[in-house]
Amino acid sequence: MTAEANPEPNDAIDVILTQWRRERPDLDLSAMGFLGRLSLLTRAVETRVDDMLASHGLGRGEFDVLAAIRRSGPPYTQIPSELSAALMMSRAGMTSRLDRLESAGLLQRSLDPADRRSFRVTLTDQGRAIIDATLTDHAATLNRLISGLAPEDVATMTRILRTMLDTVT
Amino acid sequence: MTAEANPEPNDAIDVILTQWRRERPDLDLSAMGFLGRLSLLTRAVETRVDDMLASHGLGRGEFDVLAAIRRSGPPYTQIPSELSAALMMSRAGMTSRLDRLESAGLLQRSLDPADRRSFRVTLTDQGRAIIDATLTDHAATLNRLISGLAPEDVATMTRILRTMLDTVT
DNA sequence: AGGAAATAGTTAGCTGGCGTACTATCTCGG
DNA sequence: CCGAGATAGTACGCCAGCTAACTATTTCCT
Repeated sequence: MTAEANPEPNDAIDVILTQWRRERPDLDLSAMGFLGRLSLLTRAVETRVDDMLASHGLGRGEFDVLAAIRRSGPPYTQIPSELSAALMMSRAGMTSRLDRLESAGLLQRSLDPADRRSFRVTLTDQGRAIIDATLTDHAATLNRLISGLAPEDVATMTRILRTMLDTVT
Repeated sequence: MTAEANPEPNDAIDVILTQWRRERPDLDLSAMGFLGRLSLLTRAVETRVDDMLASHGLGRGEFDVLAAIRRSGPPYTQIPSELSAALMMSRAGMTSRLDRLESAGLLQRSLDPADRRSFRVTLTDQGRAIIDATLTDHAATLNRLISGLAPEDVATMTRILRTMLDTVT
């Protein structure tokens, strides 16, 4: 009596699962419904967040960089290679994000006295102001997205997601 | 007593939440941990799936197209604009996916007798063979990813995700 | 019937990632 | 103490998506 055994479609994923059951009855679809919905939901959340960020003039990539620097605390300084590792992206991609943010005046590169291969990246006052305002909006946006959920459901999801992340990563 | 109130970090998200609590104690972080883990997990799943698809010579975009045609059943024919709508992408992007798949010999474009603006897109035998083999692997890969979960957790997640998709979409 | 508006597909140009290759610098073992 | 190898950042070229603009065709309204 799994959820996937329900023969009547209620959403787009149910329709897809019904098709697969007809076309490929040999497949075990247990995970597909769950992970398909996970993927759809993440996509929907990202769309909402991107819209919110756009209203502050930021793309998600830029926001992630500013947020990572901001949450490191004063003096709001980080090193490019640490940022690229923290955000799970290539150093080349980080170079171009930093270029954009620097020419937008939201951060500054300066020499790293301890390592002449490297740089320090510091928020400007304007960058600090923008990320702080955006973060307020961001937290509110995320809270709105889960406002339809019972608090115990949020706790349950968090517990299961934590388990899965342990397993998968 | 929410999960986020736990003061000791256990994973990367906990570390981030701890930083935010110190730097921005005014923010309500209830949703951030939950949705952050959702995003990380989706990313991890997609990485695994992409690796599996690469071993069959497919990218995720191409796989999605072949799968959408395959699950429509015989005669394995769909129309580009329907595909782009079903996969939530631009028609221009679909044109280029179809170009790639057609020159790889996995599908064929033919004229739509009912509408001369449009085309029919049909799997070739080779395309059918490749998507069927890949799907078997895909279902197995997904099932492996959730194998660490208790069956009731899968059911719970599915229920909550369904609710959230209803709310958010 | 006929013209306005909608729709299907493509092309062109943009964007933000990626991997690779390169230079400069640091680290460490012998 | 010095040379091999690791590491930091960047430039370059590629790729897969997007939007906008365009042509051809269909649909719809009066």
